[in-house]
Amino acid sequence: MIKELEEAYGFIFEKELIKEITHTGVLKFAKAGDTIMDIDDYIISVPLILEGAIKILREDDDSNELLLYFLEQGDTCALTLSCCLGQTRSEIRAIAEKDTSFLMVPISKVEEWTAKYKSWRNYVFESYQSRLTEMLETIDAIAFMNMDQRLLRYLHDKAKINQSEELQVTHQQIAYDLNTSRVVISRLLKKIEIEGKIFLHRNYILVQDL
Amino acid sequence: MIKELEEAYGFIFEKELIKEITHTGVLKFAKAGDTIMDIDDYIISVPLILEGAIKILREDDDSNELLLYFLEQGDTCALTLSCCLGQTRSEIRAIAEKDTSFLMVPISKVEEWTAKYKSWRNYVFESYQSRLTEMLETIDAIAFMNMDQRLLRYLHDKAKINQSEELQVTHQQIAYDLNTSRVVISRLLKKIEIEGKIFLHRNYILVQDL
DNA sequence: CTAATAAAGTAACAAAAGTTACAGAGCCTC
DNA sequence: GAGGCTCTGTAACTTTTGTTACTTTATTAG
Repeated sequence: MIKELEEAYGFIFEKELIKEITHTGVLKFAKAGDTIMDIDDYIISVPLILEGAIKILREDDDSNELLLYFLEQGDTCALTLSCCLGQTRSEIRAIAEKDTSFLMVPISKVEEWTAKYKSWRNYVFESYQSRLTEMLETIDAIAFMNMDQRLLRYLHDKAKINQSEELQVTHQQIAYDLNTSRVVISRLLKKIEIEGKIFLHRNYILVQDL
Repeated sequence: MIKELEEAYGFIFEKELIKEITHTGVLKFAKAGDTIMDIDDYIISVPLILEGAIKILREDDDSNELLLYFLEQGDTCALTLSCCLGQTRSEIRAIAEKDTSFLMVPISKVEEWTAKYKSWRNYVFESYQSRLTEMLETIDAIAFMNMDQRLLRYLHDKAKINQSEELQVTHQQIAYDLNTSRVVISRLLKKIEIEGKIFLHRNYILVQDL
């Protein structure tokens, strides 16, 4: 596990810290499409992604939802934390985008290590930073862009995170992620296909050049 | 300054920390409407609000803008930081909502104190938490709500932050904050007035019950 | 008081997005 | 290959939001 941890986390944590993480962290796996939940004794915890990718969604009371961002190797997500702590009913969902392995670490440790390890401190700060930036980019998208632009951005991000031009996704799933309706997505995808940027198939989309 | 600091920051920082803050921090003032900039030698710094309120806006390249949230007494804003550090051209703007006094503290100290003081560590974590939560609420608004609901939310928040039912604001300013056009806002405000929730006047709006 | 200016009201229209309804295409199972 | 299921295509229509253009009202400067 130490090797995976060092591989996933580009910069080197102090050896002692690595030991603490491997000692405290609980290794978990999720298959593509699985909802990731924060269960058992690690009720309030933070994931450290070792391999794979996770998508983070916002949900409202009427079960509308919106893709916020993806997490990949080396990332952690302060939001799961933020969301667990807050009493607000409003929810965040995490779904494995690919087969994913990750470590769950309890919040208490996150705080403790912040005092003890400079590398951890930097890491946590940078994570917060990244998440905030990604949230801002999501806000830019929904506030300033039309649906056609948002859709292109979505296809682009999805191709990147999956390192593949073949996106295994239905129009309905895209519609969920962008909080719109399937018909709207089909309409816009067709337009993009006519522009020669993608090829549409049943259950998958071939991305040409976006 | 120590008194203001302790007044503004409900929970008590360690005495030593208070000393450090008052020693390092630069006290600043902004009048309502002033743009707050991070100038002189504190190029990358974080504001601690002592009194008043500040609104934080997101701006895109075409000078569209969108209100993200308000900061008030006791708040700090990780975003100014996030924004300064990132090389992205995309901008955050901070404008004094009322006459405001605040302390500017350089980022280096923020990190340093995180290691030294538990109270500061908690404070910074909670701040990040709050900002993330507010960003999520903003996302909820623009992703899941129609403009009429967003407008009601805006009026509500604005009345609350200014502790007044008399909102000194023009339709055009609201339109800027919500990234829409003046005509749209006028139209919806009129509708809300007819419903008896507000009274419209030149340059101000009287909030009745929202 | 008058002219100039900024703010607000309103109509008419355009564009974007959401909705409903249905047809057809691909795929699986029996 | 018949029936059933999911996914996609598309038309027709509604709603929401954005745009343009012009009028009216309030406020200020001269």
